[in-house]
Amino acid sequence: MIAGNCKRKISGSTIHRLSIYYRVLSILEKENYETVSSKELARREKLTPAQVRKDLSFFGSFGTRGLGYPVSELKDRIARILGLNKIWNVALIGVGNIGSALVGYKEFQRQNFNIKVIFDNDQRKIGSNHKGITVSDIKNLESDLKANNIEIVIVAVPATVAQYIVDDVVRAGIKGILNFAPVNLKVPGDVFLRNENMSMELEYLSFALRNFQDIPETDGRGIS
Amino acid sequence: MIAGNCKRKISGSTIHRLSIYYRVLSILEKENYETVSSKELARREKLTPAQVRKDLSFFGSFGTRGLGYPVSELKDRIARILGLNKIWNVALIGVGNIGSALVGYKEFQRQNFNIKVIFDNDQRKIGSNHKGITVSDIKNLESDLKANNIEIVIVAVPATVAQYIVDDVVRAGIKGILNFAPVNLKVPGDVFLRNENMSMELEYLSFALRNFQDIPETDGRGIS
DNA sequence: TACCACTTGTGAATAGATTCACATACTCGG
DNA sequence: CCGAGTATGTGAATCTATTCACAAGTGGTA
Repeated sequence: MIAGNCKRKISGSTIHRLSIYYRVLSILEKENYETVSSKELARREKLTPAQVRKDLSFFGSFGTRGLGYPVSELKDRIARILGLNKIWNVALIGVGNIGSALVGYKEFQRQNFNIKVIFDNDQRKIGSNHKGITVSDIKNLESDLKANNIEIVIVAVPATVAQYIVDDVVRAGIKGILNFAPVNLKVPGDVFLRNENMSMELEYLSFALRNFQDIPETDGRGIS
Repeated sequence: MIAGNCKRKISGSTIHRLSIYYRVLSILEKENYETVSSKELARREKLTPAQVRKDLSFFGSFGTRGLGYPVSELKDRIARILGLNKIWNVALIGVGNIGSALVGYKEFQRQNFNIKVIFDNDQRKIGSNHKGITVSDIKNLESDLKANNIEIVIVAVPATVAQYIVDDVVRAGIKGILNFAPVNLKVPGDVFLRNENMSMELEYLSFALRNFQDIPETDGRGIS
């Protein structure tokens, strides 16, 4: 739960759905749609029209009754709400499996997240080149973060060292951290931390398959 | 929301928290703790003790009043609930950026998710070796999935082709799919689909930073 | 202009998740 | 074996999120 200079508190789910709307609107824009109704928007993402309207209403009135929402304009509005109308300077720490993948992940670029610096502590990796970016020594973390005006840091280091790294990152004044290490990190209250735990969704599937497989027939909502 | 052969409907959040408890319990076990209280479990993951107890109570009574929960036993119970007490046969489709990273991601192994087969449609990749696994031709999808008793498929292909791939996967009888492509896939009601969208958490950070940065002082819950 | 078909925006109602609060039950030291 | 201390398990209360339902506004048509 989060709230800013807007009138209401906004839930995390609403923010995630804004991301989704943004993606769909980008597609609709490419397909040359001028307007789109909450009904159509909902249909495309398996949501309800009411939810779409409610989510948007937290931020203003973007639609026209009887007609729907103007695709391009709404897309731009959501971009501004999400902060995607600016380029974010991002640093990546850890050039292992995941780290290397993220450097080349085009979706980040597309959404204006620009990975400007990469750090590692492995001498063999420092100085090497990944997609045009030279790997820096983690020892220069603070100075390099500042020199590059980094605003968001992605942590892709082993779980065992993640907390130490994050402490340094926080000390360098960074307020936004995306953590890929499967560990619960401690950060001060004014730092935003999000976790990306790739096992967790597999575990969810495991749970679902384990509990539903071979269960004769339900209404799809379980036996209860 | 989901329910199986247990008595109540279980929310997705509860399942995700079970994953978290499992991780903490693994650590506690290594640290040779015999028992742990809901209070301590909560403290370690910034949850409330009541939430921990409520989550667990959906599945049974695992604790001892006055003492807490037996670490090893609870860990095993949760493993069984989540279905982590068996090895899952997993296939990966798409050996690009993300795909290659996932093949080498040790956390999956540790949680008993065993990537047995890898597919791609690129002739240059087919036949090549990734961490001991030979890349198969996507043309043999159905037969190779069956031959390897695959239960879960990870989709790491471009968004534009993801739906076609998933259609084939579903046709092959797979009931659990983890999708990394940033697109909303359609699957039949008896197939479990989870999405891992790595941009989404960055967008969340972007929103948070955009809306809070430089806002004088609040109680951390926003102005409203 | 008058009407119809359509869709938004939003209070009110409902459903769902979290937290509270306490009866219950166990441990441990003496 | 007792009493103090501790921690579970859970119904009730609260808080949050979603859905309903409809008044109000718009575009198109004649």
